[in-house]
Amino acid sequence: MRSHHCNELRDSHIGQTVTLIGWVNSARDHGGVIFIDLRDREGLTQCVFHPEENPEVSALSHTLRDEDVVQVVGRVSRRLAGSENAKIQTGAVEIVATGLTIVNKADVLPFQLDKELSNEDLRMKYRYLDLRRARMSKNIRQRSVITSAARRYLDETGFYEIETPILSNPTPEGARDFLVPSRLNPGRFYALPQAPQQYKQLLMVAGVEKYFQIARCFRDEDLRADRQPEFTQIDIEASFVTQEDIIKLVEGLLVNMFKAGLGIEVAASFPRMTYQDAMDIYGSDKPDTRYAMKITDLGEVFSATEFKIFRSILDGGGVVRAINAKGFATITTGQMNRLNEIAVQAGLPVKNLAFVKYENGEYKSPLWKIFTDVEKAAVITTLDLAEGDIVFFAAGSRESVSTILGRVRTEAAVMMELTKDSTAFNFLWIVDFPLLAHDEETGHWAAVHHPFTRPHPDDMEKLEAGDYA
RNA sequence: GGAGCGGUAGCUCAGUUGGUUAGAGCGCCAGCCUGUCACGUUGGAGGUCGCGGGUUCGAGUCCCGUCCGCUCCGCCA
Repeated sequence: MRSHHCNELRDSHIGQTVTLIGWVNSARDHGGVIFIDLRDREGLTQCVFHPEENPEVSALSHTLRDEDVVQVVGRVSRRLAGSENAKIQTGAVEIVATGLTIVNKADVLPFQLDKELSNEDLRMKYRYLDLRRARMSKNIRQRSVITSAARRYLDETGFYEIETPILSNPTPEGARDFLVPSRLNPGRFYALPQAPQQYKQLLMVAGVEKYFQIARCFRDEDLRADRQPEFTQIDIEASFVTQEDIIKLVEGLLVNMFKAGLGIEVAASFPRMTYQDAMDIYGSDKPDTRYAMKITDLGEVFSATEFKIFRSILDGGGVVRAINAKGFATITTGQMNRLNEIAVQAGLPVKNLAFVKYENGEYKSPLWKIFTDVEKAAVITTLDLAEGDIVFFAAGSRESVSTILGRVRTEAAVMMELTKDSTAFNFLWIVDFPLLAHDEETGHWAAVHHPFTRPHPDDMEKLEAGDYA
């Protein structure tokens, strides 16, 4: 029903008669001449209807409304000098319409397609319209391209793509299962997989050696803005490989996916950081390194302090640490309240974060007067405290200080608009995760990442000795 | 399970200390317009202010309840 897509026509097609089919992206009726931008999944082409070209077609074109589905026949023509449109790929040409078929008239739209829309209910209700929007259409295409690149890469590196069951046995650990009642066994249930974990390990035992799956996973837990009950992950398992092999594999995978999806050449090898460094320096096991604002230890600065709170924490084996939010002395009262709230949620035992602000040549701080001159000088040099900066302190156990300052760091960065650059990716490997961590509140040991992990070579001995303590 | 924010026209939102007929932009409908590209222009239609109750001479606005949505913590990797 078409000879070309709406992104195809160029100077070189001038003079040809073509047929396009798609949606009316916008109709501009000038009384005499009428323009429409015709849209299909590939792009836009401007079509012109002249009364003198074909009066009937021109008359019909007056009735066109946005999102009508139409088929246009016409001549590819050079646009009038000065009326080219650089914003679209086909902006050098236009179709002088000689024929018009209205395939389907559109209803009045419940929302406008050329604007960002925050109302997700409405977007879901009219998902078929939401997906017509340029941004969504681009995402759909991009996802397909990225998935395809991942498949190709993993295929070329010797991986089998294998589908594992969706209806499976409930597992007691981990996320809450979605359950599906069994018709043949009343009162019993299937679970939907949280991950293909057990199946892929069975595949390794079975001798498959290299497996992958673009796997749909289900977790019946509460949502977040970036967390849905069902999602897709690229699931990989391999036998007879080292950590180094897996790192190289995944780096190659990401290089290919980013090139295919975004046209970006990312470095072939990513920096690495230990879990402990990540927690100490960034207060997170997934640090955003696009900005610094590193957590700095002040143990030496306050080694001889007589400030009671710091003294007792340091003597008790705790830490005193701080971050410098450079240039954020402009923080508003509302922002400060928000940071305090976050710090309290993260475990700050008092209501307000201790801070030092250096503004207009003056240090402003609730605890500045408590510090000795030597301590002040050390704080200033250690944290590089300069005009316009604000420093936030936290004291306590190493873990709790990391959590508190990590959250404050992340939130302050958002407030300071340091996270807006969506073209910087800063890939980073976090290595040497501990298998378990002790929860101070419950007294339980819990998996830090997940329990399906081979022990570190240094710890193999302990496992063989049966030393599980 | 907990906390915060929100619900006013088809959409996005404004609405002051409680006060006359609840507004704007976009969209929609009609007219005009032969070179626009978010066309322009003139006019018009469109409202159970989420729902229920209360206070008041008077409630979009204050109080109580309730429903729905979003964000975060817990939870989840």
